[in-house]
Amino acid sequence: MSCMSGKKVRTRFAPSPTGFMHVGNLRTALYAYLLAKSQGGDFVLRIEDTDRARYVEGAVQVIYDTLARAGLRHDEGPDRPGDCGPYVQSERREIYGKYAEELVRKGSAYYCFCGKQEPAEEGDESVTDASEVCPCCGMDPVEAAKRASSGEPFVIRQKIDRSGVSVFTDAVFGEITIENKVLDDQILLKSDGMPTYNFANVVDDHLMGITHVVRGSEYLSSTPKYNLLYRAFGWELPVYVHLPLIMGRNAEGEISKLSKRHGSVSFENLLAEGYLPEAVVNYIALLGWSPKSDQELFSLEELVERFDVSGLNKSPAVFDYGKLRWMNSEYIKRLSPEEFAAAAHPFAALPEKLEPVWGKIASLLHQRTELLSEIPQKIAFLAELPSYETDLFFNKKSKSSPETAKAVLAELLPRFEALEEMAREAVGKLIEDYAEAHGVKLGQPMWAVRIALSGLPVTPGGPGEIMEILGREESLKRLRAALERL
RNA sequence: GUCUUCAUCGUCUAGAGGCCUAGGACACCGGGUUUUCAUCCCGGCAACACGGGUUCGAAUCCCGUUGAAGAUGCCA
Repeated sequence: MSCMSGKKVRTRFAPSPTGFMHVGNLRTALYAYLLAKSQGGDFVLRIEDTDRARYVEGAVQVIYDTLARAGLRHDEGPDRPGDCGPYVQSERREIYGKYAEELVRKGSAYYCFCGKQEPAEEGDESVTDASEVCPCCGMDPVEAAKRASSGEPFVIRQKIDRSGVSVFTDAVFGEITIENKVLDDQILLKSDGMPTYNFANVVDDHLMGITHVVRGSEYLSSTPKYNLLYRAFGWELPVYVHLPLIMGRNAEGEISKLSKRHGSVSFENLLAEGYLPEAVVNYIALLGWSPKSDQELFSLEELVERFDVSGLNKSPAVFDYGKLRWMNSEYIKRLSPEEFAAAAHPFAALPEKLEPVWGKIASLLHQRTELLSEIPQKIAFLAELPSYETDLFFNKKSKSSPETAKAVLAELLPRFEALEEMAREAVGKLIEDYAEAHGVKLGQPMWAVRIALSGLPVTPGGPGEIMEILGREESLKRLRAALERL
């Protein structure tokens, strides 16, 4: 029997340690967490490492780190002992063997000695026909057991009755009907004694008292086979919550599935690109689930409060970096100045001479940063003036051109030189005076000075702020150089 | 190929027969504020895949077509 009893909701997240966390998997974890927590239930972490060929060193730590950074605290797991351990499948080997044999005794599984099937050729469309039953299925159980115990390699397959139909209800997709004739005698126990996902999942979910199975919709069509297993054991079925897939866009702009095998969109990847973990969590929460209101920004606590299975969508969702980016900027803007400076600093790649003015730079950056990784390119001009074409002095809106810029710089340079300190206010005043005296838009002198100082059309902060950071000497040097070129 | 599923603006979505001349958000375009660019604010563009039903009435229900995705592994 299950080690947990009672009606408490229990969900689990069961990733395999591959070394990175695909956002699709993280979203599955999120929903499992939200479902449990919204019901006051438990969220369990289980490591599915039954494929020894795919074992990656340190991968379990990646999973812990990801869940911690995403704020998804599990109640039980390898690192948080509970009553249903061990929580690592490779440590549960004997358990699966025992249950597989029980199934053989009950006539719902059998030993198979056919050996490994060679993988089909690339492009070969012929697929194994489920109606073709393995010849070992009819073997005398006594003889089969004898051969198995004599050391002959074997696997244990599920014995499926191909007659009739299987019907089950999914919390998202509703009633699903599948003809049993398309079901195959899937392998439950591999020749190395490890269980397959298909078997380990059922056994563990039952043993760990999982009430709601939350997973991707790719498992929809194999769910009848799991149900047959539950029934063979006489176990109660869990509530199924299948999630729509997350799709991606390739370089050609075509939409295809965001494959978890290609792993291009991993959580750690996104963080390295300068997305905040809270923003990523918020974004993926809305990829396939709707709060049914116009609110889009949610803290994890709010999500727990608002989460409901009825908001889950059936159709696949395309992962959109543009929207993530916007959401990230919203989260960045909500950071305190201190938090922003701290979060942005590792990304800034600041040259030593600018280190003392980082606070000033950060305050300019704060409200105009969407991605932390873009900071270096935004502030590179402070360390070194980039080369630029004088065409940059053209600007339609402020009616600027190289000629107007020349006039501006020629007149303002001596006045800037007269300043003892390049304070924002003082610089601004001189520029304003120029605009007023010449009856031009303020943008005109602003534009000219900005370009001369930075070589860029868009900068964090205006001329006054830039000169303050650059200092008197460097500012004047750049302005003189620009004037000379004009 | 077979099986299963899905189908509203470019994208994420609201919509559970009349409240829909289909709402919100991102992106895009335009305007305004701002000591300039950006931020911010305001406005605009833009969708019910198609064809049949059912109904007084369909984005919403049914059937078909088309399209898309998943499964069909000693991977999970």
